[in-house]
Amino acid sequence: MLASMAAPQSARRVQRYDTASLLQVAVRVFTERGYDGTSMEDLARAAGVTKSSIYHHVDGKEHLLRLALERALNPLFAVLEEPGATKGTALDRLEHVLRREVEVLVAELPHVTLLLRVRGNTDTERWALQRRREFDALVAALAGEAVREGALRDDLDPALITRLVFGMINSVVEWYRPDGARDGEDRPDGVRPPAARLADAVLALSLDGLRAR
Amino acid sequence: MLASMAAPQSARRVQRYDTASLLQVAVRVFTERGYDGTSMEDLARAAGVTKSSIYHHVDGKEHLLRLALERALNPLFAVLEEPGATKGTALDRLEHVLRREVEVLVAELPHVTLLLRVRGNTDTERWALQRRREFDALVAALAGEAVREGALRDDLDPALITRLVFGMINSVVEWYRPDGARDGEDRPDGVRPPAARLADAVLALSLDGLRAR
DNA sequence: CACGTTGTCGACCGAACGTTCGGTTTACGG
DNA sequence: CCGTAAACCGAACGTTCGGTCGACAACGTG
Repeated sequence: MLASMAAPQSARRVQRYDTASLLQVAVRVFTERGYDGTSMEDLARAAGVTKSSIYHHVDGKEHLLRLALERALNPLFAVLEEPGATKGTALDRLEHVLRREVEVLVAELPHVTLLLRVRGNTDTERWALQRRREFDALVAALAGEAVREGALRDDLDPALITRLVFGMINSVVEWYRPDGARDGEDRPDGVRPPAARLADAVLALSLDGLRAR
Repeated sequence: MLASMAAPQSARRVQRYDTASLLQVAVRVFTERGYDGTSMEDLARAAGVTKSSIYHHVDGKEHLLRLALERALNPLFAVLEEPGATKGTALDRLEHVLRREVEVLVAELPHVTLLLRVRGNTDTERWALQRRREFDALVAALAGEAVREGALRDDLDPALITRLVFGMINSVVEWYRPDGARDGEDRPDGVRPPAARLADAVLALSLDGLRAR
């Protein structure tokens, strides 16, 4: 063992924080207890520091929420700009968007979870709700296009099926828990990562239903 | 007009409350702002009375939550006891349960909304979460039966499709708003009530998917 | 080894929280 | 018109809330 790897001479602090690592703790506690149900004292206890230390890194509780929601919204909107979402038939683009949204949801699970539970009690929450409405409208337009193309059944309202399908996708945050292996890591050929397999199931169920054929 | 139907002689109080009518107001505010985000002052303001008046009717904030959650859980479980849920093929029973759950969700929309947002910060919330888990397990078992019957596709895990389909159903609370007409009221023959029509769409999408045929 | 930076702490603040209490108003049967 | 019970109120309780402040320890750099 090298001298530089010796144990810290002071045992008083087990971990030092910066804004990012503190946000990680905050998001975990927010998702467990809900944003309104979490006090700064709760956050401090979970992080192993005092309340005042938290204010050294962030402006306050609502600032932490904003940082978390941005981490969810930015990648969700980014999906709509991908080549697969802008070129091809409406059905292909819709499939791409749905599949990628599942993958983003899994990759940013805690942040998306928080986003989906926002109620609108603060400015930050109302801002997030507004962005969600914009997002939903864009996808609903895409579904409408696919119906007019004749690729989707026309006996159901496009707005309705968009809501139901996204309701199904979003409900994943209620139960999905990642296993130990990271998606990027080496994996035998032909074995798809868990997020992709989940997206397969969502697409299969959405497009073809669960009835046996 | 009978004398007993005369307008109240005093205009100072616009409404008198009992436990039930107070619960109605509380559930509305709880769903708007979230349980943790609602203060007793908020409830008092919404009801047009003072905080202390509320304690004349209920034991406290958590008591109101318990009353609301019971109003959701009892009819949800009652569906599982109905004849359509206990007799016939597993597919028929599953269809019946899904359809009726949609109808109950619409009929008790505010209470079910509250149930689905419970986080587990109090004893009452943990009790509700426990009952929800029991409910999910019962339906998942039914889905497994339907798969073994050969009625549902067997390339997807029954537990997974139960979660996804119920995620879709439960998401209805996020956007569905009842129109003016009540479901029980007179309606021309052949016109199904809104809740039944919504259930039709949910069943169609779940079983046959949204792809055009 | 002095220095500024970074992270932490305990003590504290005013406001808001859920709840309690003693007393007042209202509706109504006798 | 009186008596009573239900409904209500204003004021206050003790606690917890989100947030502030000044001091201090650890550390990399000159």
